[in-house]
Amino acid sequence: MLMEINFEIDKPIYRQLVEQIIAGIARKDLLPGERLPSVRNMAEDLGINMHTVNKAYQELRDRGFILIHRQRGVVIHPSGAPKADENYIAILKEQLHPLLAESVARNLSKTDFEKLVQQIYDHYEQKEGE
Amino acid sequence: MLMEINFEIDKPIYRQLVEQIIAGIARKDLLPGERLPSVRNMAEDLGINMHTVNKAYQELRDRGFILIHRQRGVVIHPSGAPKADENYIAILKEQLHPLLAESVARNLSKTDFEKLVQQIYDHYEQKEGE
Amino acid sequence: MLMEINFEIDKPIYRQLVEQIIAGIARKDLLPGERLPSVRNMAEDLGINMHTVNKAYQELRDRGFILIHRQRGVVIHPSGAPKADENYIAILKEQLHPLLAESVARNLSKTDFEKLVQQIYDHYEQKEGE
Amino acid sequence: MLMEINFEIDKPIYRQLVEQIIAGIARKDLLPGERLPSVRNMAEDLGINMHTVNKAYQELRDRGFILIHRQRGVVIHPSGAPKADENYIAILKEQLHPLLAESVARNLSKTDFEKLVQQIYDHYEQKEGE
DNA sequence: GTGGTCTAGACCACA
DNA sequence: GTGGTCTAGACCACG
Repeated sequence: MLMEINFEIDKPIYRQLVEQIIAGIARKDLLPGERLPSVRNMAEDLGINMHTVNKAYQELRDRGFILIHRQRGVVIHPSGAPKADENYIAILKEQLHPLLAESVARNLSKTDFEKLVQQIYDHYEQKEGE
Repeated sequence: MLMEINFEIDKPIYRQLVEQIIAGIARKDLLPGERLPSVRNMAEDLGINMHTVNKAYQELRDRGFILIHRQRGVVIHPSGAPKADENYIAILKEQLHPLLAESVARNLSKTDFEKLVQQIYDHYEQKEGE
Repeated sequence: MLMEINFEIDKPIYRQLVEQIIAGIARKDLLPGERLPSVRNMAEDLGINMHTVNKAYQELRDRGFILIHRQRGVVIHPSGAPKADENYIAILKEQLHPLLAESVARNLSKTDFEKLVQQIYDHYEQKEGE
Repeated sequence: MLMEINFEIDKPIYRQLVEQIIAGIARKDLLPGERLPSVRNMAEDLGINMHTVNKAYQELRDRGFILIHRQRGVVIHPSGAPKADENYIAILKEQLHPLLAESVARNLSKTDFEKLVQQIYDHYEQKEGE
């Protein structure tokens, strides 16, 4: 799977990596049990430091998206991504709040907002019918 | 309007301030032309540094939410909040992407996601019928 | 509070630090809200690297023992240490298992084992009567 | 005796093996003089590397739990497991310290802790009355 | 001055 | 060859 880092924006590299791997899981480009490159390989591929990749992997492990075997490397969690529990919903709501507040302030209609959501959902679930 | 700063979360204080003022505009607690406390007063009220308030005000001005007059102080932009132009939509999409990716990965249905959106919209538009 | 690192044993430094801070909380040497040295100061005091201290602090934060403010530094969690929930009990049991297995194999009586537990409990709760 | 390796947790495989054999001795599933599979067989059964089994056996021999004869293979030490001498007690205390510290910090009562100990003791001494 | 991020390079345990 | 740990030193955001 192709990972792309944008060095211009101020989003931390390890954060971009975390998001892209989760996006890969969402798009089913990365399947349960599938292997990810070793920290060193991934770092070399992206032209970044090993530790930066490691930080991303650690976070993904802590959040239940991947497993890290000391020897066998890193794999997408075989039992699939963690489910959307109450805890996650609460965090998600907190993240949505400021986005929606600004949309309301700018007079973006709920319909238009939901169109956006629809578009992005489609982007991730494009393989649904396969 | 009551501002509340949470010093325990890691979101920067100036960021919390920006978001709360935009939320105030969305909820129509802050109306076009309404005066905001001076940098000095706001800082005192919240027990934070003047520079922090200033940073928040600068950002709100740059984004078109407020006007800063040397004499008349700080006011909510009289012509209302900026509209949701293409540029804003693009930024919004970028912010939504990682949130939706994780939701899809975690198998949260679009319906459930939209319920969340509905809830938050209601929270900001509660005064609609008044 | 005095922290002591043993460079001879193979227990990672950051791990020793985590344990000593938890021990400090148990002994009430570190009270809720109390400040810990900055990563740099702690590192200098112990003659170790900043990042090692940071790794310990991160873990303590993730486990709910401390709060990290970007500017105000690090404090023992004001609401006290997290409680012993089911999750913790499960982990504790898993950690006790091999210890008890070996004790049983070596014919250490349960009474003797409990004497040990008693001793150590006393060590941590010595201030109870104050 | 059934050995089970968990490849997903981060405890080294050889360590899991050591602990399971000691647990087997504690439960009297493995009796003094009883033969253990050869390094080669054990490795094959578990689908792990010979070196890993060897490392586990070496440690068990060094700690007095098994004997390794060139001819007769590997046997549980005929004179039974080593006793709980001062040296062992000291090590045990060191291992218990951090566990108890966290329990105290988390406000787990000594009674509750001892209930846990009781449960685990029972688990290993279940055959006592047979 | 505080923690957050990133880099570079090293040694070790595990398998 | 894999991740884990540690060091050294740098720049940045925040307040």
